[in-house]
Amino acid sequence: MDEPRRLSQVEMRAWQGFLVASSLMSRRVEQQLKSDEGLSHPQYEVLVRLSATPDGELRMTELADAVLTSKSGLTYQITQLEKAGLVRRRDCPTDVRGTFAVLTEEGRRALHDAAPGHVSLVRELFIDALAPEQVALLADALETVGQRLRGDDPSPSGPPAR
Amino acid sequence: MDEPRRLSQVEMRAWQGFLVASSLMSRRVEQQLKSDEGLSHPQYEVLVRLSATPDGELRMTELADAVLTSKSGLTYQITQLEKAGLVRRRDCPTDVRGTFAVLTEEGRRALHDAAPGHVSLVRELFIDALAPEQVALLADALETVGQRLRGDDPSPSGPPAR
DNA sequence: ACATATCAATTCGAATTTGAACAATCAGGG
DNA sequence: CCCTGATTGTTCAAATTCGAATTGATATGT
Repeated sequence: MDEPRRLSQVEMRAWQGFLVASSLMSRRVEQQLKSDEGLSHPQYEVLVRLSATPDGELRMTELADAVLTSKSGLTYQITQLEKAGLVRRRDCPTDVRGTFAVLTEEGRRALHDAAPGHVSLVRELFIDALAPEQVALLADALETVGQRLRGDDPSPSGPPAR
Repeated sequence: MDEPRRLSQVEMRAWQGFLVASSLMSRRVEQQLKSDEGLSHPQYEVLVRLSATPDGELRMTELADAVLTSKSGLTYQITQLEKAGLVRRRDCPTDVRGTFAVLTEEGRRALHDAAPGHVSLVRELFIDALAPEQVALLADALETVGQRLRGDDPSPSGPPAR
């Protein structure tokens, strides 16, 4: 029916910029965390999420959702983190199927050690590259995009067509 | 020496938003291209880059740089695309070491077929989620970040410290 | 011409990711 | 109580990624 409109020049710049920034940023963060504390970015994210809860624990599925990975992907990462002693598994008392991932003391320390370098890098490459107003605008824009991507969106594609 | 400043609330929102948008967007695009035309996103990017040249060909290293992947990663993808008949390799006449990746007619058609759906998706999830001014601001901000990430940057981290 | 450093592309192994299939369990309605 | 359908986490195979090492070839300086 409708031929999709090509992207305008600005639109193209925005999209390309997004792809480039995503790609390069991701690699930089990955390298830094790895050489700094031996963590992958996904693993770092897991530790962050766990440490943000009162008990330092979260159900596998919740955690998978939080860090935007597949369930099988999380299973793998938790296994890795368990080997490293940064996280342990705990059976859920009320649901035999369930499993908690629990942050260990060592995990807390690893996160504590890794965080400063990580934050510095994010600052250096991302935040400090921009003027404060730009940061604010980015925050708004990217959150809006995120909402649409998540589906919690007031108007996924305009008012219902018919 | 210097304790890195924690991220402020906006800074956090911007960074988190960036991570979330990157992650979700990437998966959506991947799925769409795959189910639509059987291409991965990296493969699509390769085709785009090749089609943008006059002769539809590019040296392996140049192409790797253009699509922001490692040389070995590109070798792999070109092999895949060659199997699919969308690209072929051509030895460089002036440098025995060199190889060109050349877009085939079939490759051109595949790109032509895949492009509309891809553009629609990008529009739907990214561009159309935002007001035109937001798109323009995003373009500027992300390009700035990209420059810093690439290293072509007027002030990587302030004036030389000593 | 020659030694040395750089470069192009590939190969290799290790790590990681995803979706599908699976096994076990839970929840709700009749 | 029991049946059906959803949920939980894991396992598995396939695909992909990266970096280090490799093989040749090219460029540079003397």
